[in-house]
Amino acid sequence: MNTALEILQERGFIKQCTDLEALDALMGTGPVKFYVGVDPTGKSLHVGHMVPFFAMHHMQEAGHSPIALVGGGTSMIGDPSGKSEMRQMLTIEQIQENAQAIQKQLARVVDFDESRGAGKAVMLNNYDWLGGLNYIEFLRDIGKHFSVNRMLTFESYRQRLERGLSFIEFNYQLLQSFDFLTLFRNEDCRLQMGGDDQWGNIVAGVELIRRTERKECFGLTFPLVTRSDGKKMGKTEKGAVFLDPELFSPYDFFQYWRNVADADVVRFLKMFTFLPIEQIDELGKLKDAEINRAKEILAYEQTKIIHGVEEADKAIEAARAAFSVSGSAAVDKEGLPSIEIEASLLDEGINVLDLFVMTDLCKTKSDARRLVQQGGAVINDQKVDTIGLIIDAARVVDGEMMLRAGKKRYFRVIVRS
RNA sequence: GGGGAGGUUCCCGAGUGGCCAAAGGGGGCAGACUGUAAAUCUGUUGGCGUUGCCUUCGAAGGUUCGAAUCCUUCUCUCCCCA
Repeated sequence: MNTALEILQERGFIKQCTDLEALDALMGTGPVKFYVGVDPTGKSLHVGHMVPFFAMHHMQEAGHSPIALVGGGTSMIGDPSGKSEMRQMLTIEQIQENAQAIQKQLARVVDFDESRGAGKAVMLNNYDWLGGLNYIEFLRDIGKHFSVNRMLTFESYRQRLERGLSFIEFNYQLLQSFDFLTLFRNEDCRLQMGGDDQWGNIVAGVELIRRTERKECFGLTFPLVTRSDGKKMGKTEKGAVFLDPELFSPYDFFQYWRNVADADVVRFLKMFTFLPIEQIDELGKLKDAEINRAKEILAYEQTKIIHGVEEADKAIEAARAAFSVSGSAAVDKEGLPSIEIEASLLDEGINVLDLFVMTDLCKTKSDARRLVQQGGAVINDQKVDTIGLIIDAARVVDGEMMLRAGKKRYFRVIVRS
Protein backbone atom coordinates (compact mmCIF):
# COMPACT_ATOMS: atom_id res chain seq x y z
CA MET A 1 0.00 0.00 0.00
CA ASN A 2 1.44 3.29 -1.06
CA THR A 3 1.33 6.17 1.31
CA ALA A 4 -0.19 9.42 0.20
CA LEU A 5 3.19 11.01 -0.24
CA GLU A 6 4.45 8.19 -2.38
CA ILE A 7 1.49 8.60 -4.63
CA LEU A 8 2.12 12.30 -4.92
CA GLN A 9 5.77 11.67 -5.56
CA GLU A 10 5.29 9.15 -8.32
CA ARG A 11 2.73 11.36 -9.99
CA GLY A 12 5.10 14.27 -10.02
CA PHE A 13 3.41 16.51 -7.51
CA ILE A 14 6.25 17.14 -5.14
CA LYS A 15 8.70 19.93 -5.70
CA GLN A 16 9.84 20.85 -2.22
CA CYS A 17 8.96 19.77 1.27
CA THR A 18 10.06 21.12 4.60
CA ASP A 19 10.70 17.61 5.91
CA LEU A 20 9.50 14.79 3.74
CA GLU A 21 10.42 11.97 6.10
CA ALA A 22 8.91 13.49 9.19
CA LEU A 23 5.78 14.35 7.27
CA ASP A 24 5.54 10.83 5.92
CA ALA A 25 5.90 9.51 9.44
CA LEU A 26 3.16 11.79 10.70
CA MET A 27 0.85 10.78 7.92
CA GLY A 28 1.56 7.18 8.70
CA THR A 29 0.14 7.56 12.18
CA GLY A 30 -3.30 8.66 11.05
CA PRO A 31 -5.32 11.17 9.08
CA VAL A 32 -3.70 14.55 8.76
CA LYS A 33 -5.51 17.80 8.08
CA PHE A 34 -3.92 19.88 5.39
CA TYR A 35 -4.83 22.99 3.50
CA VAL A 36 -4.41 24.67 0.18
CA GLY A 37 -5.18 28.29 -0.52
CA VAL A 38 -7.65 29.26 -3.19
CA ASP A 39 -7.93 32.63 -4.81
CA PRO A 40 -11.47 33.85 -5.07
CA THR A 41 -10.49 36.51 -7.57
CA GLY A 42 -12.61 35.11 -10.38
CA LYS A 43 -15.82 33.22 -10.68
CA SER A 44 -14.18 30.29 -12.34
CA LEU A 45 -10.98 28.40 -11.86
CA HIS A 46 -8.93 27.52 -14.87
CA VAL A 47 -6.74 24.52 -15.46
CA GLY A 48 -3.67 26.41 -14.31
CA HIS A 49 -5.15 26.43 -10.83
CA MET A 50 -5.89 22.77 -10.64
CA VAL A 51 -2.62 21.11 -9.69
CA PRO A 52 -3.07 21.55 -5.94
CA PHE A 53 -6.58 20.20 -6.11
CA PHE A 54 -5.62 17.08 -7.93
CA ALA A 55 -3.00 16.59 -5.26
CA MET A 56 -5.70 17.19 -2.71
CA HIS A 57 -7.75 14.48 -4.30
CA HIS A 58 -5.02 11.90 -3.86
CA MET A 59 -4.46 12.98 -0.29
CA GLN A 60 -8.14 12.64 0.44
CA GLU A 61 -8.25 9.23 -1.17
CA ALA A 62 -5.49 8.20 1.17
CA GLY A 63 -7.59 9.22 4.15
CA HIS A 64 -6.40 12.72 4.93
CA SER A 65 -8.65 15.72 5.40
CA PRO A 66 -8.48 18.63 2.99
CA ILE A 67 -9.24 22.20 3.78
CA ALA A 68 -9.69 24.57 0.89
CA LEU A 69 -8.95 27.99 2.24
CA VAL A 70 -10.55 30.81 0.36
CA GLY A 71 -8.40 33.87 0.54
CA GLY A 72 -11.29 36.22 1.13
CA GLY A 73 -9.22 38.44 3.37
CA THR A 74 -5.92 38.15 1.63
CA SER A 75 -7.31 38.73 -1.82
CA MET A 76 -8.40 42.10 -0.60
CA ILE A 77 -4.74 42.87 -0.43
CA GLY A 78 -2.74 41.27 -3.19
CA ASP A 79 0.09 38.82 -3.21
CA PRO A 80 3.41 39.96 -4.59
CA SER A 81 4.72 36.44 -5.23
CA GLY A 82 5.93 36.33 -8.76
CA LYS A 83 3.36 38.77 -9.97
CA SER A 84 4.30 42.02 -11.52
CA GLU A 85 0.99 43.71 -11.03
CA MET A 86 -0.93 44.44 -7.94
CA ARG A 87 -4.01 42.39 -7.75
CA GLN A 88 -7.36 43.92 -8.21
CA MET A 89 -9.14 44.40 -4.96
CA LEU A 90 -12.56 42.87 -4.60
CA THR A 91 -15.50 43.46 -2.35
CA ILE A 92 -16.54 40.90 0.22
CA GLU A 93 -19.72 40.18 -1.71
CA GLN A 94 -17.85 39.45 -4.92
CA ILE A 95 -15.51 37.18 -3.05
CA GLN A 96 -18.37 35.36 -1.40
CA GLU A 97 -19.99 34.79 -4.75
CA ASN A 98 -16.79 33.62 -6.38
CA ALA A 99 -16.04 31.28 -3.52
CA GLN A 100 -19.33 29.50 -3.94
CA ALA A 101 -18.83 29.05 -7.66
CA ILE A 102 -15.34 27.77 -7.05
CA GLN A 103 -16.42 25.27 -4.45
CA LYS A 104 -18.78 23.73 -6.97
CA GLN A 105 -15.91 23.30 -9.37
CA LEU A 106 -13.65 21.87 -6.74
CA ALA A 107 -16.31 19.35 -5.87
CA ARG A 108 -15.52 17.63 -9.16
CA VAL A 109 -12.15 16.69 -7.82
CA VAL A 110 -12.45 16.81 -4.07
CA ASP A 111 -15.26 15.38 -1.98
CA PHE A 112 -17.07 17.97 0.12
CA ASP A 113 -19.96 15.65 0.81
CA GLU A 114 -21.22 15.27 4.35
CA SER A 115 -21.70 11.56 3.88
CA ARG A 116 -18.00 11.14 3.74
CA GLY A 117 -17.77 11.88 7.43
CA ALA A 118 -14.47 12.78 8.99
CA GLY A 119 -12.44 12.82 5.80
CA LYS A 120 -14.65 15.22 3.93
CA ALA A 121 -13.20 18.37 2.55
CA VAL A 122 -14.18 21.68 4.03
CA MET A 123 -13.96 25.16 2.71
CA LEU A 124 -13.01 27.99 5.01
CA ASN A 125 -12.54 31.66 4.40
CA ASN A 126 -9.71 33.56 5.98
CA TYR A 127 -11.82 36.67 5.97
CA ASP A 128 -13.39 35.18 9.09
CA TRP A 129 -10.25 35.83 11.07
CA LEU A 130 -8.49 38.46 9.00
CA GLY A 131 -11.50 40.71 8.54
CA GLY A 132 -11.68 41.88 12.13
CA LEU A 133 -8.01 41.74 12.91
CA ASN A 134 -6.71 44.19 15.45
CA TYR A 135 -3.66 45.89 14.03
CA ILE A 136 -1.86 46.49 17.31
CA GLU A 137 -2.42 42.98 18.55
CA PHE A 138 -1.38 41.56 15.25
CA LEU A 139 1.85 43.48 15.22
CA ARG A 140 2.58 42.52 18.79
CA ASP A 141 1.76 38.83 18.47
CA ILE A 142 2.66 38.02 14.92
CA GLY A 143 4.68 40.86 13.47
CA LYS A 144 7.43 40.54 16.00
CA HIS A 145 8.33 37.11 14.63
CA PHE A 146 9.19 38.40 11.21
CA SER A 147 12.49 39.86 10.18
CA VAL A 148 12.31 42.42 7.44
CA ASN A 149 15.91 41.72 6.54
CA ARG A 150 15.05 38.11 5.99
CA MET A 151 11.91 38.84 4.03
CA LEU A 152 13.83 41.09 1.71
CA THR A 153 16.05 38.19 0.76
CA PHE A 154 13.08 36.30 -0.65
CA GLU A 155 13.22 36.18 -4.39
CA SER A 156 9.62 37.22 -4.79
CA TYR A 157 10.12 40.41 -2.83
CA ARG A 158 13.46 41.08 -4.43
CA GLN A 159 11.94 41.22 -7.84
CA ARG A 160 9.19 43.45 -6.67
CA LEU A 161 11.63 45.82 -5.04
CA GLU A 162 12.83 46.74 -8.47
CA ARG A 163 9.37 47.47 -9.78
CA GLY A 164 7.84 48.76 -6.63
CA LEU A 165 6.02 47.06 -3.84
CA SER A 166 3.30 48.54 -1.71
CA PHE A 167 3.37 48.09 2.03
CA ILE A 168 0.19 46.07 2.15
CA GLU A 169 1.48 43.62 -0.40
CA PHE A 170 4.59 43.28 1.65
CA ASN A 171 2.41 42.10 4.50
CA TYR A 172 1.00 39.24 2.57
CA GLN A 173 3.49 36.81 3.97
CA LEU A 174 2.51 37.64 7.53
CA LEU A 175 -1.14 37.14 6.77
CA GLN A 176 -0.61 33.84 5.03
CA SER A 177 1.53 32.66 7.90
CA PHE A 178 -1.17 33.76 10.28
CA ASP A 179 -3.67 31.71 8.27
CA PHE A 180 -1.60 28.62 8.79
CA LEU A 181 -1.23 29.37 12.48
CA THR A 182 -4.95 29.91 12.83
CA LEU A 183 -5.79 26.70 11.03
CA PHE A 184 -3.33 24.89 13.20
CA ARG A 185 -4.90 26.26 16.34
CA ASN A 186 -8.52 25.85 15.33
CA GLU A 187 -8.44 22.81 13.10
CA ASP A 188 -5.24 21.06 14.03
CA CYS A 189 -4.10 21.55 10.46
CA ARG A 190 -0.53 20.33 10.13
CA LEU A 191 0.33 20.81 6.50
CA GLN A 192 0.11 23.55 3.94
CA MET A 193 0.47 22.75 0.30
CA GLY A 194 0.73 25.14 -2.59
CA GLY A 195 2.47 26.10 -5.77
CA ASP A 196 6.21 26.46 -5.63
CA ASP A 197 5.85 30.21 -5.86
CA GLN A 198 4.34 29.97 -2.40
CA TRP A 199 7.35 28.26 -0.88
CA GLY A 200 8.57 31.32 0.93
CA ASN A 201 5.18 32.06 2.41
CA ILE A 202 4.60 28.47 3.41
CA VAL A 203 7.92 28.16 5.15
CA ALA A 204 7.24 31.42 6.93
CA GLY A 205 4.04 29.90 8.26
CA VAL A 206 5.79 26.77 9.45
CA GLU A 207 8.32 28.91 11.25
CA LEU A 208 5.68 31.07 12.82
CA ILE A 209 3.95 28.02 14.25
CA ARG A 210 7.22 26.69 15.54
CA ARG A 211 7.92 29.97 17.30
CA THR A 212 4.52 30.56 18.76
CA GLU A 213 3.28 27.05 19.40
CA ARG A 214 6.50 25.09 19.54
CA LYS A 215 5.02 22.52 17.24
CA GLU A 216 6.33 21.26 13.94
CA CYS A 217 4.11 21.71 10.95
CA PHE A 218 4.90 21.03 7.34
CA GLY A 219 4.94 22.65 3.99
CA LEU A 220 4.94 21.04 0.60
CA THR A 221 5.03 22.64 -2.79
CA PHE A 222 4.10 21.50 -6.26
CA PRO A 223 6.21 22.15 -9.27
CA LEU A 224 5.12 25.06 -11.34
CA VAL A 225 3.52 23.27 -14.23
CA THR A 226 4.71 24.56 -17.53
CA ARG A 227 4.11 23.38 -21.02
CA SER A 228 7.09 22.27 -22.94
CA ASP A 229 6.27 24.75 -25.65
CA GLY A 230 6.87 27.44 -23.08
CA LYS A 231 3.33 28.67 -23.00
CA LYS A 232 1.61 29.11 -19.72
CA MET A 233 -0.45 26.25 -18.50
CA GLY A 234 -4.10 26.84 -19.06
CA LYS A 235 -3.72 29.87 -21.23
CA THR A 236 -4.76 30.07 -24.81
CA GLU A 237 -4.95 32.90 -27.23
CA LYS A 238 -8.63 33.08 -26.37
CA GLY A 239 -7.83 33.44 -22.71
CA ALA A 240 -7.69 31.08 -19.80
CA VAL A 241 -8.99 27.54 -20.06
CA PHE A 242 -11.79 27.95 -17.55
CA LEU A 243 -13.61 25.07 -15.96
CA ASP A 244 -16.91 26.86 -16.28
CA PRO A 245 -18.58 25.50 -19.45
CA GLU A 246 -20.15 28.91 -20.02
CA LEU A 247 -16.74 30.48 -20.32
CA PHE A 248 -14.96 27.68 -22.10
CA SER A 249 -16.93 25.02 -23.89
CA PRO A 250 -16.34 21.36 -22.99
CA TYR A 251 -15.43 20.71 -26.60
CA ASP A 252 -12.71 23.36 -26.56
CA PHE A 253 -11.67 22.11 -23.17
CA PHE A 254 -11.25 18.66 -24.63
CA GLN A 255 -9.32 20.08 -27.56
CA TYR A 256 -7.00 21.96 -25.25
CA TRP A 257 -5.85 18.71 -23.73
CA ARG A 258 -5.96 16.85 -27.00
CA ASN A 259 -3.41 19.30 -28.38
CA VAL A 260 -0.79 19.27 -25.65
CA ALA A 261 2.81 18.78 -26.74
CA ASP A 262 4.14 15.24 -26.97
CA ALA A 263 6.59 15.86 -24.19
CA ASP A 264 3.83 16.81 -21.79
CA VAL A 265 1.46 13.89 -22.20
CA VAL A 266 2.76 11.54 -19.53
CA ARG A 267 3.34 14.28 -17.04
CA PHE A 268 -0.16 15.60 -17.53
CA LEU A 269 -1.71 12.14 -17.40
CA LYS A 270 -0.12 11.67 -14.03
CA MET A 271 -1.16 14.99 -12.63
CA PHE A 272 -4.48 15.65 -14.25
CA THR A 273 -6.12 12.24 -14.44
CA PHE A 274 -6.78 9.54 -11.90
CA LEU A 275 -5.67 6.70 -14.12
CA PRO A 276 -3.48 4.14 -12.41
CA ILE A 277 0.18 4.79 -12.79
CA GLU A 278 0.77 1.46 -14.57
CA GLN A 279 -1.63 2.39 -17.32
CA ILE A 280 0.01 5.76 -17.71
CA ASP A 281 3.40 4.13 -18.04
CA GLU A 282 2.00 1.96 -20.81
CA LEU A 283 0.63 4.98 -22.61
CA GLY A 284 3.99 6.62 -22.22
CA LYS A 285 5.56 3.99 -24.41
CA LEU A 286 3.59 5.08 -27.43
CA LYS A 287 5.65 6.75 -30.10
CA ASP A 288 5.11 9.10 -32.99
CA ALA A 289 1.59 9.15 -34.36
CA GLU A 290 0.59 6.58 -31.79
CA ILE A 291 1.03 9.13 -29.07
CA ASN A 292 -2.19 10.68 -30.25
CA ARG A 293 -4.01 7.87 -28.50
CA ALA A 294 -2.46 8.92 -25.24
CA LYS A 295 -3.48 12.51 -25.88
CA GLU A 296 -7.01 11.45 -26.58
CA ILE A 297 -7.17 9.55 -23.34
CA LEU A 298 -5.74 12.50 -21.47
CA ALA A 299 -8.32 14.79 -22.99
CA TYR A 300 -11.16 12.37 -22.36
CA GLU A 301 -10.26 11.66 -18.75
CA GLN A 302 -9.73 15.27 -17.93
CA THR A 303 -12.97 16.33 -19.58
CA LYS A 304 -14.77 13.54 -17.76
CA ILE A 305 -13.51 14.74 -14.42
CA ILE A 306 -14.36 18.35 -14.97
CA HIS A 307 -17.48 18.23 -17.12
CA GLY A 308 -18.80 14.74 -16.53
CA VAL A 309 -18.97 11.62 -18.60
CA GLU A 310 -21.70 12.83 -20.94
CA GLU A 311 -19.85 15.94 -22.02
CA ALA A 312 -16.66 13.96 -22.38
CA ASP A 313 -18.39 11.45 -24.64
CA LYS A 314 -19.86 14.21 -26.73
CA ALA A 315 -16.54 15.98 -27.02
CA ILE A 316 -14.58 12.93 -28.03
CA GLU A 317 -17.21 11.96 -30.59
CA ALA A 318 -17.31 15.43 -32.01
CA ALA A 319 -13.57 15.60 -32.23
CA ARG A 320 -13.31 12.24 -33.89
CA ALA A 321 -15.98 13.18 -36.36
CA ALA A 322 -14.41 16.49 -37.15
CA PHE A 323 -10.92 15.15 -37.63
CA SER A 324 -11.64 11.85 -39.28
CA VAL A 325 -10.58 11.34 -42.87
CA SER A 326 -14.07 11.80 -44.17
CA GLY A 327 -14.06 15.24 -42.68
CA SER A 328 -17.28 16.32 -41.09
CA ALA A 329 -18.99 13.10 -42.05
CA ALA A 330 -22.29 12.45 -40.44
CA VAL A 331 -21.21 11.21 -37.07
CA ASP A 332 -22.08 12.69 -33.74
CA LYS A 333 -21.36 16.39 -33.85
CA GLU A 334 -23.25 17.18 -30.67
CA GLY A 335 -20.24 18.42 -28.80
CA LEU A 336 -19.13 21.02 -31.31
CA PRO A 337 -19.84 24.65 -30.56
CA SER A 338 -22.89 25.80 -32.44
CA ILE A 339 -25.42 28.52 -33.08
CA GLU A 340 -28.94 28.38 -34.41
CA ILE A 341 -30.19 30.68 -37.11
CA GLU A 342 -33.58 31.23 -38.63
CA ALA A 343 -34.12 29.56 -41.99
CA SER A 344 -35.53 32.81 -43.28
CA LEU A 345 -32.09 34.33 -42.99
CA LEU A 346 -31.00 32.16 -45.86
CA ASP A 347 -33.89 33.07 -48.12
CA GLU A 348 -32.05 36.05 -49.45
CA GLY A 349 -28.71 34.52 -48.68
CA ILE A 350 -26.07 35.76 -46.34
CA ASN A 351 -22.55 36.93 -47.06
CA VAL A 352 -19.90 34.39 -46.12
CA LEU A 353 -18.11 37.03 -44.10
CA ASP A 354 -21.20 37.80 -42.08
CA LEU A 355 -21.84 34.13 -41.57
CA PHE A 356 -18.39 33.54 -40.13
CA VAL A 357 -18.66 36.57 -37.92
CA MET A 358 -21.92 35.21 -36.49
CA THR A 359 -20.03 32.21 -35.24
CA ASP A 360 -17.14 32.47 -32.84
CA LEU A 361 -14.79 31.64 -35.66
CA CYS A 362 -14.12 35.24 -36.63
CA LYS A 363 -14.26 38.31 -34.48
CA THR A 364 -14.67 40.94 -37.19
CA LYS A 365 -15.38 41.10 -40.86
CA SER A 366 -11.78 41.94 -41.55
CA ASP A 367 -10.85 38.84 -39.68
CA ALA A 368 -13.27 36.84 -41.80
CA ARG A 369 -12.01 38.49 -44.96
CA ARG A 370 -8.48 37.47 -44.13
CA LEU A 371 -9.56 33.94 -43.40
CA VAL A 372 -11.33 33.64 -46.73
CA GLN A 373 -8.49 35.26 -48.64
CA GLN A 374 -5.98 32.93 -47.13
CA GLY A 375 -8.03 29.89 -47.92
CA GLY A 376 -8.89 28.91 -44.40
CA ALA A 377 -12.64 29.20 -44.64
CA VAL A 378 -14.52 26.00 -45.29
CA ILE A 379 -18.22 25.19 -45.38
CA ASN A 380 -19.22 21.55 -45.44
CA ASP A 381 -15.77 20.53 -46.58
CA GLN A 382 -15.83 22.95 -49.47
CA LYS A 383 -13.31 25.71 -49.45
CA VAL A 384 -14.78 29.16 -49.75
CA ASP A 385 -12.38 31.63 -51.27
CA THR A 386 -14.64 34.26 -52.73
CA ILE A 387 -15.14 37.24 -50.50
CA GLY A 388 -18.52 38.33 -51.69
CA LEU A 389 -20.01 34.85 -51.85
CA ILE A 390 -23.61 34.64 -50.78
CA ILE A 391 -24.57 31.60 -48.80
CA ASP A 392 -28.13 30.39 -49.14
CA ALA A 393 -30.23 27.38 -48.29
CA ALA A 394 -28.51 25.32 -50.96
CA ARG A 395 -25.60 24.90 -48.57
CA VAL A 396 -27.70 23.43 -45.83
CA VAL A 397 -27.24 19.71 -45.32
CA ASP A 398 -29.51 17.93 -42.88
CA GLY A 399 -30.59 21.21 -41.38
CA GLU A 400 -27.14 22.50 -40.71
CA MET A 401 -23.90 23.83 -42.11
CA MET A 402 -20.53 22.84 -40.81
CA LEU A 403 -18.16 25.78 -40.84
CA ARG A 404 -14.47 25.45 -40.39
CA ALA A 405 -11.73 28.01 -39.91
CA GLY A 406 -8.31 26.63 -40.57
CA LYS A 407 -7.77 23.01 -39.76
CA LYS A 408 -8.93 22.73 -36.25
CA ARG A 409 -11.71 25.14 -35.50
CA TYR A 410 -15.19 23.92 -36.22
CA PHE A 411 -18.55 25.49 -35.75
CA ARG A 412 -22.04 24.17 -36.45
CA VAL A 413 -24.68 26.44 -37.82
CA ILE A 414 -28.03 24.86 -37.15
CA VAL A 415 -30.85 26.12 -39.33
CA ARG A 416 -34.15 26.37 -37.54
CA SER A 417 -37.09 26.10 -39.88
C1' G B 1 6.74 68.83 -0.97
C1' G B 2 11.26 69.43 -4.71
C1' G B 3 13.76 67.37 -9.07
C1' G B 4 14.06 63.85 -13.11
C1' A B 5 12.29 60.01 -16.56
C1' G B 6 8.26 58.15 -18.84
C1' G B 7 2.82 56.52 -20.62
C1' U B 8 2.81 54.23 -28.62
C1' U B 9 -1.37 49.26 -31.60
C1' C B 10 -2.54 42.13 -27.88
C1' C B 11 2.74 42.48 -25.33
C1' C B 12 7.81 44.42 -25.62
C1' G B 13 9.65 48.37 -28.17
C1' A B 14 11.12 52.13 -32.42
C1' G B 15 9.24 56.63 -34.12
C1' U B 16 10.57 63.96 -32.22
C1' G B 17 5.95 68.01 -38.05
C1' G B 18 3.94 65.36 -43.83
C1' C B 19 6.61 59.33 -47.09
C1' C B 20 2.59 56.83 -40.09
C1' A B 21 -2.61 52.44 -39.39
C1' A B 22 2.80 53.70 -37.21
C1' A B 23 9.83 49.93 -37.88
C1' G B 24 11.52 45.49 -35.37
C1' G B 25 10.60 41.43 -32.13
C1' G B 26 7.11 38.38 -29.43
C1' G B 27 2.37 36.46 -29.57
C1' G B 28 -2.02 35.35 -32.63
C1' C B 29 -4.33 33.75 -37.20
C1' A B 30 -3.87 31.39 -42.07
C1' G B 31 -0.97 28.42 -45.76
C1' A B 32 3.01 24.50 -46.76
C1' C B 33 5.16 20.26 -44.19
C1' U B 34 2.98 16.74 -40.39
C1' G B 35 0.59 12.92 -36.19
C1' U B 36 -5.35 17.59 -34.54
C1' A B 37 2.58 17.23 -32.20
C1' A B 38 7.26 19.99 -32.24
C1' A B 39 10.65 22.55 -35.37
C1' U B 40 10.88 25.17 -39.95
C1' C B 41 9.35 28.23 -44.11
C1' U B 42 5.53 31.75 -46.30
C1' G B 43 1.60 35.17 -45.82
C1' U B 44 -1.16 38.07 -42.49
C1' U B 45 -2.12 40.82 -37.93
C1' G B 46 -7.18 48.39 -35.95
C1' G B 47 -12.23 48.80 -38.14
C1' C B 48 -15.46 49.38 -42.31
C1' G B 49 -19.35 50.31 -47.30
C1' U B 50 -11.42 48.30 -49.09
C1' U B 51 -7.78 51.68 -55.38
C1' G B 52 -11.35 54.97 -50.54
C1' C B 53 -13.21 56.23 -45.67
C1' C B 54 -13.32 56.09 -40.16
C1' U B 55 -11.05 55.39 -35.23
C1' U B 56 -6.10 54.71 -32.62
C1' C B 57 -0.01 56.68 -30.09
C1' G B 58 -2.40 58.40 -21.29
C1' A B 59 -6.86 62.67 -21.22
C1' A B 60 -8.61 67.45 -22.71
C1' G B 61 -7.60 71.74 -25.25
C1' G B 62 -4.30 74.70 -28.61
C1' U B 63 -0.54 75.95 -32.71
C1' U B 64 -0.29 74.34 -37.97
C1' C B 65 -2.45 73.55 -44.65
C1' G B 66 -0.89 69.06 -41.86
C1' A B 67 0.55 66.40 -35.06
C1' A B 68 2.11 60.00 -32.14
C1' U B 69 5.60 64.00 -32.93
C1' C B 70 5.29 71.24 -31.07
C1' C B 71 2.61 74.25 -26.85
C1' U B 72 -0.84 74.36 -22.38
C1' U B 73 -3.45 72.03 -18.56
C1' C B 74 -4.73 67.51 -16.35
C1' U B 75 -3.79 62.42 -15.14
C1' C B 76 -1.10 57.90 -14.08
C1' U B 77 3.65 55.18 -13.43
C1' C B 78 8.78 54.82 -12.13
C1' C B 79 13.41 56.97 -10.08
C1' C B 80 16.22 60.47 -6.96
C1' C B 81 15.98 64.06 -2.88
C1' A B 82 13.06 65.67 1.61
